[in-house]
Amino acid sequence: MSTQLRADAQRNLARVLDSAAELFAERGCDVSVDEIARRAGVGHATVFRRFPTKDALIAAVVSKQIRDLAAFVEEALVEEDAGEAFRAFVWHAGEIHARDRALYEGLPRCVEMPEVAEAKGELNELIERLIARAQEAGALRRDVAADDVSTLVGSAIRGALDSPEPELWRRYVEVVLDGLSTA
Amino acid sequence: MSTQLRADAQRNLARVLDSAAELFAERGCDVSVDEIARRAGVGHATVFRRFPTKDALIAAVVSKQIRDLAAFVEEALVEEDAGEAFRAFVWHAGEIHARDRALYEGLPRCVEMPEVAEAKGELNELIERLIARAQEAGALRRDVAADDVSTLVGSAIRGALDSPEPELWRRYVEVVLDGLSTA
DNA sequence: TAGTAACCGGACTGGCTCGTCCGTTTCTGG
DNA sequence: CCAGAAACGGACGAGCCAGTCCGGTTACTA
Repeated sequence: MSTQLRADAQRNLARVLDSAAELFAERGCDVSVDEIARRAGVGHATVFRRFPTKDALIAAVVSKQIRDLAAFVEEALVEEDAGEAFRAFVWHAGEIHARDRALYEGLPRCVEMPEVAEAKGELNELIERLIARAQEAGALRRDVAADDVSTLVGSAIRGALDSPEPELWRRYVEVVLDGLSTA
Repeated sequence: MSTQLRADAQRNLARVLDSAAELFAERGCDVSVDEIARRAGVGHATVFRRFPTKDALIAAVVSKQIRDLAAFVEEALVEEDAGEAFRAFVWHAGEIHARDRALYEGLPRCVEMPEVAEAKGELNELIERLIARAQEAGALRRDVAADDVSTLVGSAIRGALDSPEPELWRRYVEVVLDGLSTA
């Protein structure tokens, strides 16, 4: 493994990652690196020292969120009621998208980066298993895959968030879940 | 009314509008004014002479699309089968979003401009009537309004278009329509 | 405690964008 | 055909951004 970072550098790195995650969540991936550095209390050169490019920083934030989500799915997979497990996953993903723009905006921007591609691959595998179980239980249409669910839920929610009504996204998730359930 | 434009100016204005519509459709509203001007065969100062700001140009393109869509809804309103009329509208809007990014990206960017706000107001009124008829016919959930339908359909489709599969959006529209129909 | 490598951030570069200015060209009406 | 108004577009300004450089500072180690 690479050599240990100096203590101050470690602290700064953590602050940068936290600030980036916050700002990406609140205002999307278009916030400037300068602003992230400012919130972290460092110069923006310090950001570029740890992440060769802005996309690499986004990838770090996004891949962490993907791994967190994968952990959730892993738990959902041991639930007895497969249909309920699937719905719980969708609602959980919904909550994430509703309060955090990073995943939805950042993922398409850095799917190519190996770090993110790998995490997404693992997540997708888990989601596929969740889907297959729900389909076998007769609780889910047969013609949907992991990416379909992610895209439908993600974009429906992001669409809802431009509205003044803050909880509108829940109604949209209901509609999508209804559409996804077997007719 | 304002005085007539000179013949060459009229021609250039038309070329600018066409080029802008094409480029916004293909690559979204982030294409630069320079590029639009280049495709139109004019200098970019000519664009700014007709439209004080880039958003004003976007508004011109978007409001035209809205009026076209409103004309379609007006026709749909005289169909006998209210549920079928609603579904036809959704599919039509789907086709538009699937081959044109301008409306989805441009509308949120210039809803404030009176030109666009007015067109959108009229369109929404028509959609509300279409929705009300479908609801009375028992073909549509009671808890959706015009903006909900526009947002759900628009964002589901835009989400589908990042995928390699070009006709994926149709499956997503099916899911949303299923979710919107009465359970 | 002193030497050194790691780290820091202000200043800089280059590129892109929207929007303006002004000298030149082109249309048009008399 | 010609004068003047209208329109044109190249050049410019300002602002923002990602990414680099380098002289000064700070933390670890012996």
